[in-house]
Amino acid sequence: MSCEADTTALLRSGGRRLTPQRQRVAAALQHAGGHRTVEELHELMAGQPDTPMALSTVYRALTTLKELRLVSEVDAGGRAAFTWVDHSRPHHHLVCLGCGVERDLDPALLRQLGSEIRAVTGFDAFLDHFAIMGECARCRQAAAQT
Amino acid sequence: MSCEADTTALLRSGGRRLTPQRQRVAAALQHAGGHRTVEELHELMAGQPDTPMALSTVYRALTTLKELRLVSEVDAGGRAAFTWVDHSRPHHHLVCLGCGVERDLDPALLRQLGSEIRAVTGFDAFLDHFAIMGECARCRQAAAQT
DNA sequence: CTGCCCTCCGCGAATATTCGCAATTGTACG
DNA sequence: CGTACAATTGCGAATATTCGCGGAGGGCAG
Repeated sequence: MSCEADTTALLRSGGRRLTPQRQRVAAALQHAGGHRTVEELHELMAGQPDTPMALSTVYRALTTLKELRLVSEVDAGGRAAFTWVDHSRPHHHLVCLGCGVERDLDPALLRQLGSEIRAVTGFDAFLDHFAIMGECARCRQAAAQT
Repeated sequence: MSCEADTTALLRSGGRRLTPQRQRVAAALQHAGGHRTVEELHELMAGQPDTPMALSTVYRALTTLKELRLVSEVDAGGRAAFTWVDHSRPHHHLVCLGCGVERDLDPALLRQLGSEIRAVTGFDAFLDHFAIMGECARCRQAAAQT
């Protein structure tokens, strides 16, 4: 897969090293899919025949991967959760602060925003995977009746 | 100030109570200005003649205020920092992941995004105070040369 | 005004996350 | 292929943050 080559190249960039631990964390997250907590990933790898990994190493690997924008971090009720970012399929979430429901948002809207920001400020906004807080129509109506 | 009246009304909404602790946390954050860590706020109030406040209470008050969108939370290198949100002057930040520089963004761009999201999905996006991660022009050039 | 209910607070314990340090081990280079 | 250097890991300790519980106190019905 090309993604592996990309990952390798990215991990090597900026004086970083391609270590088995980072590869394993990356692989585990890709394989598991969805949102995974640090604990889940750690246990997942504890089941592997390789040398067990320290929990702090998982944290550090995820931090590194996040800096490279290979994973994104979201808040899952008190503990951190991570997702593998598929750059070939950017998507965004609208999260309702009222009921917690999540729905996807048309990527086109944010793509346009990204272009505008770039045009106005020269800033390259990272909008591959983005969560916007808000309130859904249902909760808004419920709140209005209060 | 009207902000106090607003705060009071907001805090009373949804069956919530206006407690001295919440008022003190809100006041401390408004007075201190800028980004403050929980620890800072706690010490700030420890210097007051009133009854000392438990640290966990500061956390909980800030959580409540955040739910009411009176404060916003940002990540200040491992520990959480909070800012008082001035709804009369919405503003947004572009944060460069490379050099850490922050610059403001024209609110009009996001206001438009908010309208579009609302039109398309019925979702009411909260975009009063928003941070977008990215890379500034300078860092992008530097990275390209690597 | 009085009583009841439900939200909050303080406290201490449980979790989650980060840090410091010495030992390892990728990588670049000769 | 062997060496040198700096990034990384493991481990345990230090921090940061959340939770659960019992007791108070605010606010509304009667």
